[in-house]
Amino acid sequence: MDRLLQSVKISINEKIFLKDPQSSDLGKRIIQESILMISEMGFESFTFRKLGMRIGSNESSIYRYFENKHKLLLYLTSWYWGWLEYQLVFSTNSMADPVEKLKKAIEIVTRATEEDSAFSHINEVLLNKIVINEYSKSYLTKEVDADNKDGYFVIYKRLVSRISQMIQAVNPSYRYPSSLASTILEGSLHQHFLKDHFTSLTNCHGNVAPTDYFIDLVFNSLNKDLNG
Amino acid sequence: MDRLLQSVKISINEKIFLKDPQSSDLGKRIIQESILMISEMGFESFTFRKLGMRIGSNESSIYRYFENKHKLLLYLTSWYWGWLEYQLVFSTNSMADPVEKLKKAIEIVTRATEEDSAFSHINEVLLNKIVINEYSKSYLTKEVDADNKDGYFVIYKRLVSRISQMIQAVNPSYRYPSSLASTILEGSLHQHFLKDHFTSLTNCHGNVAPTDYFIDLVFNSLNKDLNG
DNA sequence: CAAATATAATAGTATTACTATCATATATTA
DNA sequence: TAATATATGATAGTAATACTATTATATTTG
Repeated sequence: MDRLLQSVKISINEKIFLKDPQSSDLGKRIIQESILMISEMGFESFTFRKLGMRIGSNESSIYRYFENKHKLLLYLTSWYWGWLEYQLVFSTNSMADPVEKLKKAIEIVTRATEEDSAFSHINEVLLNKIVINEYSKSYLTKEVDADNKDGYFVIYKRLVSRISQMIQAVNPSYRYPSSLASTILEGSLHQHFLKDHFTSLTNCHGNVAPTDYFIDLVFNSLNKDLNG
Repeated sequence: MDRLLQSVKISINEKIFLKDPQSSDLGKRIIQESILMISEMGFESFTFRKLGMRIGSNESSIYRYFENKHKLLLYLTSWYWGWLEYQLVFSTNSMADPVEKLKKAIEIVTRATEEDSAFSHINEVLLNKIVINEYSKSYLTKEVDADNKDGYFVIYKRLVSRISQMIQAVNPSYRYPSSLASTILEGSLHQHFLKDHFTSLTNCHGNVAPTDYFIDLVFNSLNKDLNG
């Protein structure tokens, strides 16, 4: 990614953590290693005790940063969506043509993730894997409404809203801009998952990317022929 | 639903259970009450111990039917998809026009669930709520590939495949029939969830149903104008 | 009626998800 | 430089979870 990003910090709702993990060395190790561990063993098997052993620190010290592992997941996924949002805004900001702009936006949010050297303690490729496999668990809980009220999903909602607005800019009379925007984000995670585990349920594979599918889907819905 | 269904039994992969819950009174109570409890308290808080207390039975007896609660969830969701599949096949079987047929199929799989008197111990409305809130947890695990190999998702896959075929019948040159079919099923659950918890992320609400959105989405993708 | 089967009761285990307390190391400031 | 604040570590403890094992008691079936 661009060098300009080097000075950027993804800012996350302070209620998610007890102590900002970006503020200390231990905090950064918690983030760095939790990404590795959750992508390795899955969120269910991951515990603060295991994380402590791995980073040579104590369970109780980790609890001083996050109330529980659910909050840590909210932190990681918020960071991911914030990072995507930054790329989206950065890349589409100067674009004038709404069709090209939306196309670019879809490309950014549906493509396979590449490493970003701007954040050395975060492995974005593995974090993307975590988002694909675990994101829905962060909101499919009995506490969604309370968590939503506490603002734990603001970044994600803002991202959907931005895409929704881009959709409206292309076709103001389209009736489902928010539903289509949420379908792109959530559906993209799902297609990436299917191509890894249920190949018969998707047409995405080596040569066909989820991006191709969603660009086709969106512009057909908006009745815009892309090349003509 | 139709009286014909009265004699129908949804058949589920025998590897999912240790003893068929449809074969005994206790088994049926396990199914009946687990649906009530999981929809009330969520899958995370639900335990066999609590279920035992509620049905006046013993934890250990429930373990003779299901290895663990994950298997029970697989059972419940498989039953749900089998029930939906039955309705799909039953309702579209005699239809000749591929467009009308696909439209009917989308209606069936995306509509809000209504009670079905044919299965007295199963509350389909609450089961649908469980599928919306918990289904993804049944496959977003480290064991997906093994579970898939064991055939725990066959009914769901068959349902996606049926819809995919209907899509191909409408437009044989459409390039993403499987992705679109999986988007309809998974996306429908998601839109129903959003309308209950994240209203700003969807255009579905009282007057606009997910069905309306998906019919528009699908037929635009297939370049078929519905009325003309 | 005997034998098989289903269910219930009880107990026990390792692990999880914490909370609490106290000790020690390091950094800040008076 | 000493006093103090802050961060981290070590240890212990608790209630609940997710089981397994064993034994007892009903109930069904041959």
